[in-house]
Amino acid sequence: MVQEEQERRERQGSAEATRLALLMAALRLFGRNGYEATSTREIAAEAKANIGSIAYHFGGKEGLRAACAEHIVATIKAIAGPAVGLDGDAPSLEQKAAEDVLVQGVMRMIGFIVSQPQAGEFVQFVLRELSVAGPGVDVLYDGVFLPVHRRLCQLWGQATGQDPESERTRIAVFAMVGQVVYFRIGREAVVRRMDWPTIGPAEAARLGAVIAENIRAMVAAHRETQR
Amino acid sequence: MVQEEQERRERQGSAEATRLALLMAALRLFGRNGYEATSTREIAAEAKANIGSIAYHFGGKEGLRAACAEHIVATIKAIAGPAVGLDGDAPSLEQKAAEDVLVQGVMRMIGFIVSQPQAGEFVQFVLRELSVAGPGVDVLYDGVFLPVHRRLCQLWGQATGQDPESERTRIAVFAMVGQVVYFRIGREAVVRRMDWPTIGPAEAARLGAVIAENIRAMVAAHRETQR
DNA sequence: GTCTATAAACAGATAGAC
DNA sequence: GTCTATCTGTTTATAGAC
Repeated sequence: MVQEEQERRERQGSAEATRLALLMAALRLFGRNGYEATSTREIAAEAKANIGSIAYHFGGKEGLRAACAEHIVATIKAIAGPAVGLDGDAPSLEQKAAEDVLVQGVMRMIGFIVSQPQAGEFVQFVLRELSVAGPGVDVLYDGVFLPVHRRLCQLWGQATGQDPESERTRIAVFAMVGQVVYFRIGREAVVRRMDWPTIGPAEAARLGAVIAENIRAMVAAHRETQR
Repeated sequence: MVQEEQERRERQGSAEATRLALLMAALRLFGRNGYEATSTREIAAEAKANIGSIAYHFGGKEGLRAACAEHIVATIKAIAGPAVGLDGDAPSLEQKAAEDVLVQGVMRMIGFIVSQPQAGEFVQFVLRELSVAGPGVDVLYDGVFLPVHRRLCQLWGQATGQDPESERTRIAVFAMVGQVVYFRIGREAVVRRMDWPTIGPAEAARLGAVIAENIRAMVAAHRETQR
């Protein structure tokens, strides 16, 4: 009886482990090479699991794709949510303070998105899913894009003194985000043009410095104009 | 004799036509859905040609991919090259004039990249090829990215009075480009967040206005700082 | 040059032993 | 839950008729 239960727990524990290994392998490979370019056999090999297990745990390749999207959303909710006030209960800030929080947040984004290799693969998964409007775009939009963008708009509004949900603010925030993510999308072009061997934390900091400067300039400009 | 030659020319003419039809179909489908997600059968169907013709004209699917990259480079060289002075023989401009040329150029880029549906597919092909560092990334980098980025750095340098090839300038120009291309990559998120049915010329103009504002602010900031 | 038929490899899904 | 073997469909590439 007791032994049986222990066995069951062990099996469940290692089952969870297999599930997670498959999920991480899929996230990595889907992100790096794309969904269609990745075979279930590759995923199983990368996760050191067998091919059948993906059908067992996720129902199939498509199920794995959906699980990846959900996992990313859950991670964002758990990590970034409370850390940067993604839930809407963030305190109101004075202009200069809001600008600082905005710049600090974007610089953290740069470090995370651009220089962390594994993070980059997750980001690429998201951007790829977005660019083909694949399944999972709904959950990713509602769980990642919308809350992050809303929060940035809030900060932008407090920093510039403008309506945080105005068309102009929403566009400006998209442009700001674009400055950051392009360094991931265009990574290959960046390393060639910058003549860097890779983009590590040191290089990311150099990018962050310029982007911070840009954001402060943009905020200042939007603060002046009355619309 | 004469008849034979005419036949040959006709065959060659229609051969060129099939070749081009295949090329355009591939560019469209690769751009929209990705290389691996696109089958040669789809391409042949879209081009109203048969499957064998792609092997005949391009040697295979990979050859078609390479031909797409080369075609884009040739197009850029032919169109954008002389129009915006991509060849390095552009005149030196006074600060304010350079800023205007820069802003005008970027706004044209916005209209082209974001609102033209067929152009968008080409852009997506390029960005996708770049993001996986696939074959053709060499020819695309040398033929598109490098000349465009160099030219923008030139203009940026003239507008800000800074070294056009300094690290800071190169990064700033990447950031500027990122503002633009993100509206293509993140198109799906943009239309949802902006609550636009699509991004047509009217919406592109609204984006362009904000981006132009941003660029002017960035240029002004970089002009002030001495480094 | 075009088109069809087919080969050879590979995909994802599944059944069933353990 | 894991793992193997296998089924079924699809892929690209190719050979050869026209």
